[in-house]
Amino acid sequence: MPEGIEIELYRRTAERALERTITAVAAPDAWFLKRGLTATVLTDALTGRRFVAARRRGKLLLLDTSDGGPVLGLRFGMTGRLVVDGRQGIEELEYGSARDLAAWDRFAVEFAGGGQLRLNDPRRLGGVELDPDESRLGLDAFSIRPRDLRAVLGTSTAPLKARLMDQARIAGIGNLLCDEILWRAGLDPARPAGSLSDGERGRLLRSMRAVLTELLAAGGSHLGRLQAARERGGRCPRDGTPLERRTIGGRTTYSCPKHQR
DNA sequence: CTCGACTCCTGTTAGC
DNA sequence: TGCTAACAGGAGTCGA
Repeated sequence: MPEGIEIELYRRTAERALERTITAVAAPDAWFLKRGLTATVLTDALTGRRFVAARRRGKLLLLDTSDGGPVLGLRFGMTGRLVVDGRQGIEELEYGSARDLAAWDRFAVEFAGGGQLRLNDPRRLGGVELDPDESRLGLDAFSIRPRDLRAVLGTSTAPLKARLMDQARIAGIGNLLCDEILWRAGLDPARPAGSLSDGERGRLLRSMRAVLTELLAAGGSHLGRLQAARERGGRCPRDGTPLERRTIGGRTTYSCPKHQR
């Protein structure tokens, strides 16, 4: 599903849409417009303007608009895809659909001279809003520093995994990335977040950076080493131990009971 | 403030 | 073959 890595790939795709005048807006799904936004307001806000910058904070894609216009915030939920001029941001989306039906287009803009940017989301868990409150998101996972991670974990007794997926504290890590990071770091997802030693926290940070860097280069959150074994009956790719399947932080969690402690 | 439980959405897949 | 039910998770809300 789209996590920080996928949204970063979407952001790069969105850069193709910069500095082109918006001539039309389509927002056929009112449910997809968040915080009271309507199709009329959205259309009036974007038509005639240009996107001038494509930013990302966690899983939120931010498109700045010209002439003092609002910031367009795009969320992709579990199955959302960004398509610019027919080119998809990513090749394959775990849990997504192989099909790309026009009926799943929840938001689209047309540009002068042809071409378009559209958000296609079969399961409708994404959303569109204007001037999203960026301060509600924590620091982006791609740029986190040792002292930031210490603050994120704090003295919390919540499960380590739940804390890492709390977007208000650290933004961009979803379920698959979190399992991969903790597997690589050799840390039990159920450990109280505040119980990590300095050494363990260092391992966690190195794992986070390595996983984000490598999977971004590879092109998807689902391309990690753990992923292939992330199913019922799967075995740890490192030591062959049957993986443990639990619900932690409300999400299906796979971990190795032998080397994740 | 913290944290877990619950709810929303619907395409895909496993199973009968 | 055709149907049903379980499953997936990002994000918001609510209550202890």
